[in-house]
Amino acid sequence: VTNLQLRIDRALEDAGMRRTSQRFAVMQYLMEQPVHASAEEIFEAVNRLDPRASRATIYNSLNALVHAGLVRRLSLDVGGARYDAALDRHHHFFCERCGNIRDIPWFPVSRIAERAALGNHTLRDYDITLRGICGSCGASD
Amino acid sequence: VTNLQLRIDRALEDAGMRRTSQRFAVMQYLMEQPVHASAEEIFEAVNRLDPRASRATIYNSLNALVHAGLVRRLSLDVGGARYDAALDRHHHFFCERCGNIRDIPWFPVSRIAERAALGNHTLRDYDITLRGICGSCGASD
DNA sequence: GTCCCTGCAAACGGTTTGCACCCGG
DNA sequence: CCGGGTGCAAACCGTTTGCAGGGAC
Repeated sequence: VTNLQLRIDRALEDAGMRRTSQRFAVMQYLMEQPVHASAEEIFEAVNRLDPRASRATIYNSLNALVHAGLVRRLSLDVGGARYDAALDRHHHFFCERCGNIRDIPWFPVSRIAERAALGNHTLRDYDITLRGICGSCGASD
Repeated sequence: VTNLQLRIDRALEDAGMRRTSQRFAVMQYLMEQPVHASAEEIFEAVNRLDPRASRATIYNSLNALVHAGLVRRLSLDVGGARYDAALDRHHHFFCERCGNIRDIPWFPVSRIAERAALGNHTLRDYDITLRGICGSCGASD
């Protein structure tokens, strides 16, 4: 009955999705641990609470949530996809040493729309992925 | 003995890589067909010239070329990786209808370095992926 | 009661790897 | 001739799917 739980219930309802305990648990994990978790990490967390929860359902739930726009899926060059409860918009910084993803506060890129238009393309969305060494890793140089 | 072939030979040499016929064929295909091919497409093209060429070698070669910086690997949300002979720098536009990747002429994003620095991160590289409907697909609306 | 969702296990696609042979330097 | 590269097949990993049973509405 926390505020977070109410928000999740409402989000699922608004999206016209059934509120199953598995979907709820996935959303809750993503919102409480905004660490861009992998499907496997989410599975482990949800499975810890409900040992009957299966990988297939985690994948199905994630796909449904992504489809509904409640979750964003990030694909990196390496490893599996990462998931992100789509709260605020932001860019991503991928650390090549530790593999973690750090958030970069959102800022718009002004010339993007204009450039897409040059090719007669219709822009719907874009994102920037930065790569390098994050603050924590760089500190230990 | 074309100009292109000499360039490939030199690039491999500069990278300290042996000039095997398979690596050469991979590079040649990527430079002649700058369409952001998948590993499978590259395999089919190379295998057509040399039916003994195997998938494993294509993957090994691509990894070696990427490692040497001669080829860029792009990973999209869907399907396998695409490869790009790293000639000129550019951004990418992914068409959600036809799945093709169009090039967007390079332009720098000015506030990127500054934003990365805010988080104490050391920026090494970045790229922008645009998504939407490309000119060809949009024309048939 | 109706469908959608779940759990299970098997299949899948893309990619990597172990090993013996081969060829470029 | 030496060491890295190749071909083959099997393994691998992340993800999807077919099916039978169960829970949300």
